[in-house]
Amino acid sequence: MTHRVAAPPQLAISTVIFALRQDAAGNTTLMLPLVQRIREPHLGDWALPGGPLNATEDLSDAAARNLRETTGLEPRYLEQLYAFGDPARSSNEERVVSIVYWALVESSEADQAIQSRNVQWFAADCIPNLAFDHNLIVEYALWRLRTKLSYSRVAHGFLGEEFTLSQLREVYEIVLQKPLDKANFRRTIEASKSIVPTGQRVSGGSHRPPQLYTYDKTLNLTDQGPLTSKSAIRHNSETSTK
Amino acid sequence: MTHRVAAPPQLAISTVIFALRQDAAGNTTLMLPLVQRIREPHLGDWALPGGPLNATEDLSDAAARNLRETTGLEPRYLEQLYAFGDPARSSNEERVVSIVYWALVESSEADQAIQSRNVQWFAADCIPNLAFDHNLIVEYALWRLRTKLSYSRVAHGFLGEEFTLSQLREVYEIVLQKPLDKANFRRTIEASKSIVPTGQRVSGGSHRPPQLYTYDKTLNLTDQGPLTSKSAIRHNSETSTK
DNA sequence: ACAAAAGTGTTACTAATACACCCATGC
DNA sequence: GCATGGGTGTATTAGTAACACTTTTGT
Repeated sequence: MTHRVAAPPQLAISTVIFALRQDAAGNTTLMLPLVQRIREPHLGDWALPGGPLNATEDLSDAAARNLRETTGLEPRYLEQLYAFGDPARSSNEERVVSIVYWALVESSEADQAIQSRNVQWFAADCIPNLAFDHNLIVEYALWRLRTKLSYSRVAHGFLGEEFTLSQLREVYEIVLQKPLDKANFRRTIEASKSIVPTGQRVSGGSHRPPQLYTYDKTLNLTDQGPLTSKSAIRHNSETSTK
Repeated sequence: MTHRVAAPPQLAISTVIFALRQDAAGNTTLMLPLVQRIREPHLGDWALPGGPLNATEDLSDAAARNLRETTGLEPRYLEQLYAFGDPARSSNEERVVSIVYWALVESSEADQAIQSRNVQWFAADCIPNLAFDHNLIVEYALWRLRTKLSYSRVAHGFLGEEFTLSQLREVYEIVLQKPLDKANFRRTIEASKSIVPTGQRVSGGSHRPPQLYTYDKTLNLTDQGPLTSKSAIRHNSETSTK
């Protein structure tokens, strides 16, 4: 009625990137990088990193490229979040449908992420007013991360190859924002059989040296999309019947 | 290297529609409607109902339109499934990114769905070779339906406003393809507090007349996307603290 | 009375939780 | 020794699952 949109909807890829980093007070916090918009609409506002999809590029590759271009890092976990296509989500005439991914990057590397005036990291629970519907997107990504952490094995996306159970538990505690019983945590994780002890220990702390663990790579992650989920299910049913 | 794709990726919406219907043998089965392709590529092959996104139309509206156009029905449950964008998924030159939804329609209505030579219903566990990557999509939709049934309240998407516990259990048994203990099923569903007895009973069967139930509409469905999920979480936390 | 499905009760097993306690190391 | 975090044991509780049993209808 008011005005018609003639052009076909445009397609863009955006990525919500999570990492555990030191905030201003020195506490390790769940943070994500945002970029400042350099043109209208929403000029000057913070927004999710993103851009158009290259002609021969897969959707997940475009998301990984977003990640690389804004942080200089490689994703340790990457999953499609949702496609946002409300006609009213962009305020101007041209309609944009965004396919959004969410990613985890290794905490130790995240500290060395490239810095620039256009890119800034924000604590996940302290996000400013963003461009478009990006606040909604970040909230949903946060919900998905927290939900998935409790039933899946995504946590190691924040960690390196080898880690102690305390480090793993710390990831859970920071993301879920609540303390966890260390005894029960150990048993729950061990019962899931997703980790394997390397046999090595970490000395140097003024306490009993902890064991190092790796994730069992023969088990796939659950529900990382339609392509991997099937093989994960097959693998599980095979092992359980045997 | 071999050939370049210059045009921007096109956007399409497809929908996996589930209903419980009588199959050829007279058994109630999980089925879905497919349409026969009337042009290249994959001319003559069966494919998911779908088409382009109208300029001013929301993504879910386009999916509901797919559903209406192929079955003449309204969705009782509709949720985004995934965005498929592999550059190689379409065999010809022009690239199509499909945002796929999945839907449930009421079983009683599904029997009266419009019939045509181009639309045919197939049992979910007996799907022919489909066009493009549609077999993968159907498999993923099936996985999502079965997974979601076990922790969510989607089952009533197959049923009318009022139903008996046996009818509800039958839905679970058909979709999950395994028998369920009626006593435990009753207790599990009652414990979830998602259903409310209407006080009415169904007479006529040569057995004790069962109670009729409705779904509690004050509780939202979980994770029907980023828009509803937030309100569902808020509602739950409010009721639990009180 | 009998069949058939509704609905209840009981028991065993398994997973989640809380918390007390012991272990190994650096200082 | 003692502080610190690593790691174990145990009792309680809540949820799952298996299955025997009683209830109410139509024929």
